[in-house]
Amino acid sequence: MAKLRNINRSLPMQLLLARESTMSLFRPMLRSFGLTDQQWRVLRVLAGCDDIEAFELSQQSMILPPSLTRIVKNLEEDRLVKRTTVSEDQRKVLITLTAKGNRKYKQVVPESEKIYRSIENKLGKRELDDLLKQLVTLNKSLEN
Amino acid sequence: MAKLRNINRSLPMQLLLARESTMSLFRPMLRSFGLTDQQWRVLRVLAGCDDIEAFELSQQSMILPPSLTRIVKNLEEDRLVKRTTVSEDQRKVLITLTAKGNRKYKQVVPESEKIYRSIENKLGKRELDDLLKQLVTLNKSLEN
DNA sequence: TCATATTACTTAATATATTAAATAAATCAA
DNA sequence: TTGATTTATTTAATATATTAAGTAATATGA
Repeated sequence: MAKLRNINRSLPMQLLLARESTMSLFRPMLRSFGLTDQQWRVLRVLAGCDDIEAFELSQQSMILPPSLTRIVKNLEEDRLVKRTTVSEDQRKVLITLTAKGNRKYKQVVPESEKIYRSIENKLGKRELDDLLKQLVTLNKSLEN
Repeated sequence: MAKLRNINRSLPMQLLLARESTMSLFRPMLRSFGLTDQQWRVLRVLAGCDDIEAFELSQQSMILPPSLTRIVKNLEEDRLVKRTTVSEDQRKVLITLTAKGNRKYKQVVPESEKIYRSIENKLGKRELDDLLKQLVTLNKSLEN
């Protein structure tokens, strides 16, 4: 009978475990700022540009459009982001960080970097860099 | 001002992207068998043992207990798994694969391995093995 | 120009994730 | 033994993921 590879040899499972091991270090910090993982992903993309179209934000934050619609709505209710429509193409929506959103972002950054450095210390800087390189290679190999 | 690392240098983001790139190759196949990602994780754990307690299944499938409750309920409605209580400790629940569940499992295995080999081909067997080793190392380094 | 197709986003429906609280059975301590 | 605690699982509430369908604005072609 055909047998399935062990979990230790399964790339999807090891990636899931790695993602979980890693995020579990950031999650308590993000929650202490009242942010979900996904809200933080959105804020960090927005902090890197003046404004951005919904589709582009979806790509960069790796959140599918239907989820993004609600996440942005919630962030808007919290006054962390603002939505405007583009007059040249009224189908499009531009999203920007508010001043409040920018303050929140600036509060989180140093805490996030602190955790990142602790990961570097646990794994070793060279190993971490190497792993990142291999992940980038994998992502390039698999992208359509 | 403190700046956040670029996404290309963010381990959590690269892991998320890698997990997505990888699962997107398996997902259509799993859906064609009427299975969600998580249902398949449960079936594959169950196929590796006679029966298993809910807590242990939760650990091995990397699904939190509240989610597992519903997933097992759905799988039970599809007659792919069976639940029984342990007489010595009536808090515990034992979950087992049904004959139907086992047939489904056996149908999926070769298709899954086929996709896995295509990933090996795209990335290279050596690179894939190396990446897996580094992920296992990361997971050990970060586990509490 | 006008019907058709495409694009950008939203809504809907179902499944899962996360956190907290609830429940019930088992264990422990006085 | 009984009241308090712990353990194993479930329920609840809110947030997100996934897929399909819907809507409105724009582009395209005869």
